[in-house]
Amino acid sequence: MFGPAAQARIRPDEMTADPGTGDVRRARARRGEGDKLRSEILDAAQALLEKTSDESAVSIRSVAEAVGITPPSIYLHFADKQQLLIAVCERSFAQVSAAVEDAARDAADALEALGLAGRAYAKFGLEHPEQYRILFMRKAPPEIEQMEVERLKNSSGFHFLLGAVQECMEGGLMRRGDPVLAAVGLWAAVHGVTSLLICKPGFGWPPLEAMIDSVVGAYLRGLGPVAEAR
Amino acid sequence: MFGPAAQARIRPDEMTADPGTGDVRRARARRGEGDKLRSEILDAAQALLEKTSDESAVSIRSVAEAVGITPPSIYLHFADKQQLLIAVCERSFAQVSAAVEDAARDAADALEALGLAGRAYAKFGLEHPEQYRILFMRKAPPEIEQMEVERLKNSSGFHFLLGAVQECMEGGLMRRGDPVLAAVGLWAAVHGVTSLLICKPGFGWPPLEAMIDSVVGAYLRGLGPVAEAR
DNA sequence: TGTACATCAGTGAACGCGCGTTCACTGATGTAC
DNA sequence: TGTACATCAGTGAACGCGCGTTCACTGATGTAC
Repeated sequence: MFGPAAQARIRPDEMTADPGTGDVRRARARRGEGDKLRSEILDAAQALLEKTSDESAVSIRSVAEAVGITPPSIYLHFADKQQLLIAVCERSFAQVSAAVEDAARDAADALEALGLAGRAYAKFGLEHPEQYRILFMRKAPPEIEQMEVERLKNSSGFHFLLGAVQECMEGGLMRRGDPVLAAVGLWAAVHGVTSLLICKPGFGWPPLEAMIDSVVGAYLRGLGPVAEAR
Repeated sequence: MFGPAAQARIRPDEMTADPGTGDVRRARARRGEGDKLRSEILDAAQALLEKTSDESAVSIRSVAEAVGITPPSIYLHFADKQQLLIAVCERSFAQVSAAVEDAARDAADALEALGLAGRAYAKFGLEHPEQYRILFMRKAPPEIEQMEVERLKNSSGFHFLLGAVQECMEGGLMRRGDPVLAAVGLWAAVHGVTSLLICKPGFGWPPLEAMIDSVVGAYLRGLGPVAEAR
């Protein structure tokens, strides 16, 4: 019934299921479409990370199994495991940046934008804890950390943060001072809430919204104009 | 590496060195002194952690080698690897608590105490990054995380933090509000600075002192009395 | 049109490694007589 | 005092495991003629 003839009529990019074990083996890509596997591998690695919430569960072997290929096939697209993880990171950085900017898009002023961005950042982290852990809590080998730092500094998210702080200072919404110090401070405060909640979920924290509002609120208030008029 | 007692009174058979490899093999404990090995193992595990700055470098085998015993000997004192790591954690928690309280001891008021404590906390983290990473940035198995949470909530450091915040609110140094929210918020902000500096050392941060002062300062200012009079 | 052939996406088996842990054993230490 | 013996801190060898990675190989696909 599922003989070669029948299989030949199925589109090559369909999955075929082995009725005996339930294993799913991916149909091989057609010529010239080898790159499809690359993104399937990335998808699988990211999904595995989110599903298991355990970085050590992401091994070459487990990713291969999830995609439905054999381990050596990974090496057709990534030089080694480290390169695969780097590629996953780059995707994730882009996702965080996008989440932050989306949230801040329709703020009335730069100060409100900072508040919205901070909340969106923390929300992203708590919805993708393992991804967040890898980006901002993990011990990365020096070469990877260097790559990450470059990526971060050049990210649109970081530029947005710095720009908004500068705008606040120029517009009198914040006391004047070193904008970099204020910006990384805000980032650190929000990161602190996010990472503590991720790392110690059983602590019995106040609700996330309340924590973020309290920390971001107090911090921004503390950065407010010297003659507080609100 | 060797306890003070062993160093003070060396017996002829106290230690034997293998001239070929330079390996040092620990002399076996005398009867009833088996517990000495336990603390030597803990010392070695902690030292290994700080020296290598790499949790994965702390294996049963590497700890045994550092102590100068064979791997099975570890099991005379710890049920398994997890129990060893838990014991190391407990020590570290005590050290953080002590550092924080020491720093705050001679503050003029509770508000100043909070500032001093925050600085001491961050300093401890940056001086013992791998220890800090394990305590506050690592993904711990659920049972360990539960133990850590209990330890944290009952730690003198946390009680100090909560008490100082309450004192500030009662003394009019802080606007009234939920003291737990304010306390964990301060903790989160300081943790954020500490952990970001640990995780992304190559970012080119402003000096640590400046960051801590800026974040703690802005946060506490933001929590200050509504009618700011300073 | 049919057929031989080159291409290359993906396979199957194996490699060496370090890991946590188990288990039967050793031999110095301290004690009973 | 000397000697037999029980105690127990620590050993040596081995176990099975999953890992990253390598390498010769396969066989469906697309193409040249």
